[in-house]
Amino acid sequence: MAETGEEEMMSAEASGFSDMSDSEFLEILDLEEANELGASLSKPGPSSELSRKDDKPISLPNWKRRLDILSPMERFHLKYLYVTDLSTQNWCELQMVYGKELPGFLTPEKADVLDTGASIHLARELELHDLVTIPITNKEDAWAVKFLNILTMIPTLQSEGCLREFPVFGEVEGVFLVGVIDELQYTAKGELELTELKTRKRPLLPLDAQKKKDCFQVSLYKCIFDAMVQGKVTPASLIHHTKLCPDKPLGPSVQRHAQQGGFSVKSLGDLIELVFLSLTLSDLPVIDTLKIEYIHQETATVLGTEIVAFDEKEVRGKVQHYTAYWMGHREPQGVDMEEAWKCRTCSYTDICEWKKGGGVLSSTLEPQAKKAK
DNA sequence: ATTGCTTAAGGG
Repeated sequence: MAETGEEEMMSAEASGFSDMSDSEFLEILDLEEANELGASLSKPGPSSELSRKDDKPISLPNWKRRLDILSPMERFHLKYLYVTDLSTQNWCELQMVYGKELPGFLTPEKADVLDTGASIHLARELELHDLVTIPITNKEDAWAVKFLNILTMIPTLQSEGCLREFPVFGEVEGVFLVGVIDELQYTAKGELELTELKTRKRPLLPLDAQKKKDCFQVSLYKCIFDAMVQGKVTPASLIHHTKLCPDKPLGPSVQRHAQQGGFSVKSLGDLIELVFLSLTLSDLPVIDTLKIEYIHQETATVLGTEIVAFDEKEVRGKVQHYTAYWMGHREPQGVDMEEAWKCRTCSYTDICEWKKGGGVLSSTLEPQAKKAK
């Protein structure tokens, strides 16, 4: 009965992040080439890719802002991060960076495992509600759909006690984070419990490194969700970080769905205020229990369950460390030597400057070496 | 364009 909309049909011009790349470091150019050769899923940009290499450096004034003095947030044109950006960063920071530079650079095998995982998650979501496709054309519409989902989900959680794919967003230690909580439900004791489902290709228990990353991920969800229901995620903060235009008229399909849901909103700003009120006045508790369930993809056998001991200080400390990279206060790091086994399954192991340098970014040590490609 | 731009998570 509880119908939930889901956005689709993203902007058709989302393809081009093409400029800028000309003045990347040499190793980035190498990566781009590798991407062309490899079986990349991402379709190329509209026209000028790397070929448009200008020969007139002096005629490009904004190139004075060299990429290496831009923070990663600026370099990747990011206004906010995904929760999973930070949890991937917890696994290997450099892998996360390569992932941002070369999106969609995965082996077919790995992509397969991810697809299977995504399908299992989708199937579980569909157990609880239908999905409706709403055509959208801009980010205001995309966020409006997210907000409409929240507005219908909160009463559903309070009446039915269970919910899947709940969107969360908010500032944590200075960065704005966006994510989706797998599952929320009230326990018999009336406490709110978050469950994160992790599916696994092989029927083995996760390693400690895996658990650590997943615990961090769900801890982030709790930080953000709690802040939302405590009124700490204000409309002003949301608008400031996302740069949404609260007065931009909503698209016709979004307006239609808002009406169908019984929400009379004239603008995105109205919708944001409504979400804020709903979050803070619905008697939602903070999350009491954090749980991770590992199941085998093929057989759905439960491989293990983790109850996470939430340590707010520890989580915030980690976030501060990770954001130091994003703000450009420090260079990215690869894994410690004792975790070098992670490189074995990494898509970027062949090009990784950390691995080549044996624990330091070789680009910072030997800037000349790469010329001899 | 003297610019702006994002579905999050998916698993190891």
